[in-house]
Amino acid sequence: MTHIDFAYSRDSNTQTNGKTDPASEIHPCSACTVRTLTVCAALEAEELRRLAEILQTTRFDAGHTVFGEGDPAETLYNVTSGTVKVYKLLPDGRRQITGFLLPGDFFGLSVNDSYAYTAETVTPVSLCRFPRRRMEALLDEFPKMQRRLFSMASNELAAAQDQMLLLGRKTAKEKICSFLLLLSQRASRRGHKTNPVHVPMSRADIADYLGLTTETVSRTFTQLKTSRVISLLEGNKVQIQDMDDLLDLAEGA
Amino acid sequence: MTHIDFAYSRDSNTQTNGKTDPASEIHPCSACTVRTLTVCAALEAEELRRLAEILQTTRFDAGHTVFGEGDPAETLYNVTSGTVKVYKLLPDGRRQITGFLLPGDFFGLSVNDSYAYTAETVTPVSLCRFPRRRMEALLDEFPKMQRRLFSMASNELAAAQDQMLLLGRKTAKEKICSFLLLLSQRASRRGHKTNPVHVPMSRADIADYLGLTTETVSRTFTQLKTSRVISLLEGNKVQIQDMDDLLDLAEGA
DNA sequence: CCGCCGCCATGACATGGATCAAAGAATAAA
DNA sequence: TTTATTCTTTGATCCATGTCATGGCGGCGG
Repeated sequence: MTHIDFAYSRDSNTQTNGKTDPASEIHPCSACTVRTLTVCAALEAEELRRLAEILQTTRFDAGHTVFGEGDPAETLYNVTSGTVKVYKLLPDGRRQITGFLLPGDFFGLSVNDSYAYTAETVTPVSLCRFPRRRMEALLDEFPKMQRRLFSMASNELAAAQDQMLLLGRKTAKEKICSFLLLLSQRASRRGHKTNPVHVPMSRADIADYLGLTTETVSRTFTQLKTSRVISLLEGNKVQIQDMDDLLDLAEGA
Repeated sequence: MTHIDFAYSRDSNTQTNGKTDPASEIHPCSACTVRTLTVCAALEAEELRRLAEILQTTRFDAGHTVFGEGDPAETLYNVTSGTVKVYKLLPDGRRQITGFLLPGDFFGLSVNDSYAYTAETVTPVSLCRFPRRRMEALLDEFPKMQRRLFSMASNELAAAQDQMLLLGRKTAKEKICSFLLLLSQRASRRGHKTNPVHVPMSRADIADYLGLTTETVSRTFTQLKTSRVISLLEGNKVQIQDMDDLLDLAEGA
C-alpha cells in the first residue's frame, strides 16, 4: 500500500481526463464526504481554507495512468471517488500492485524527486491535486497537519507489514480471504456496509496484488464459493457467508 | 522493514541485559557515530540536549526479545550497535521478518498503543530508549524533528514497497541477490565498505525475511557460489564477485 | 443483431520451491 | 579435549501454484 488516508471528497465542478480547474472559489472541502478519514480531519477552518486554496480537482476514466514510476514527483493526490492502483514493475514485466486506493486515500509521496511507482485508475476516478511545493510549505506552517500526515504514514507502514506477512507466508486461499476481509474493513471505515463487498478490480489486478496468477485467483474464488464461504453476486459484489470463518481462513487457523 | 533511520551511537556507560541508566549527564550524542543518519541530524544543540535528557541506553545479548507483538508500546528504540530483527507471526507459527535494523535505525512506532510486531536481537545490541510520551512531547515542540521523522517514515514506506515486489514477484535467486545488494547498500550508507558484505543473521532468518525456507536459502547460496557470483568468506562475510552481475540477477534481467 | 475482444473459468500438465530426512560444520557446554 | 546442541548443507520426493491451452460469457461497436 502506498496510500495515506487523507482526503476531501467533492466531485462536482471538475472536468474529465486530466483537465483541472481551481477549486478554491467553491470551497469544496465543506461538502467533503471523506474528510474525517484524512489530514483534513485535523484542520481548523482557516487551515482548511488555505489547503483548498492550493488544490485542484481532476477526473480520469478507468485505465488511465495518473503518473509513472520515475516521473518527477510534483503533485500529491487524494482520491475522492473511485479506485486507483499503484504498482511497481520488474524489467521483464512482472508486476506487483502495492496498494489499491479508495476514496479518502492519499498517494504520490516520493522519496527523492521522482515517484517510486506507477499510479493507474481502476475505475473512473476523481482526485484532488496538491502541488508538492505548496503542500510542503503548508506542512511547515501547520505542524498539526504534519503530525497527522506522519501518523497516517505510520498506519501505512503497519499495513505494509501485514501485506509482507501475506505475500511471504500465506497460502493462496489465505491470501484471498485476507483480501476480502481487507476490502470489507476498509468499506466499514468509510461507513459503507461491510458485507456484500464491492470488488471493483479485475482478477489480474487481484493476482498482482496478492502475488498470484489470475488462474489461481479464479480457482480460489470458485473453491471458496463451492465450500460456501462466499458467494458471488451481481455487479462485482462478494457476499461473505460467515465472517468468522473467513477470519480464521485468512490466518490459517 | 519497520525501522526508521534515526539514531545516535554510543556504547559506553551502559549496562547489559535490559538494565538502563540515564545518559543525560554524559551527553553521549556528541560522540554518536550514526547521528547523521537519523532524526538527530536535523537537530540544533539545544534540541539535541533535550533529546539526550529523555533517553536511556541499554544493551542486550543476542537472541533477546526487546518487545513482543501486542505489548503496550511505551518506548521507541534506536539501534546504536548490532542487529535487530522485527517480525510478525501467524497463529501456526509461520513467521515473516519485516526488517533487519542496523545501527542508526529506529523502531517501536505503533499505530494504537501496542506494538504490531515482535523485536528480537540478532547479535548483541546497544539501544537508545525514548519514552513514547516524552518523545511525542518533543516532536510537538520541535516541528523540524517531526518533519524529519515523517521523511524517514516515507523512506520506510518506499522500502516496504520494494520488499513487496520482492516477496510477491521475485524468484528465490532474485530474492537472495536483492538481499545481498540491500545489505551492501545499507553498509555503504553507514560508511562501511560495501563489498565483503557482513551477513550476521542465520539462514533461517534470511528465509523468513525473503519468504523462503532455510533449505532454499542454503541451496541458492551454494548455487551463486558455484556460478562464481559470490564467494563465502570467514566470519559471515560474503564477497560479491561482480556487482553489476548481481544487480542484474536481482531484477531478473 | 452480430461479431469482436477482453475477462473469467476450467482443464491438463510442468515445475520451483517446500517438505522430509540425514549427514557434516560450527559453536557452546562439560 | 570431548560431547551436546544448533546451524548449515545436501539429497530425494512431493505438491501448491504456475504455465499453457481452450471455451464461455458479457459488453461494446458496427
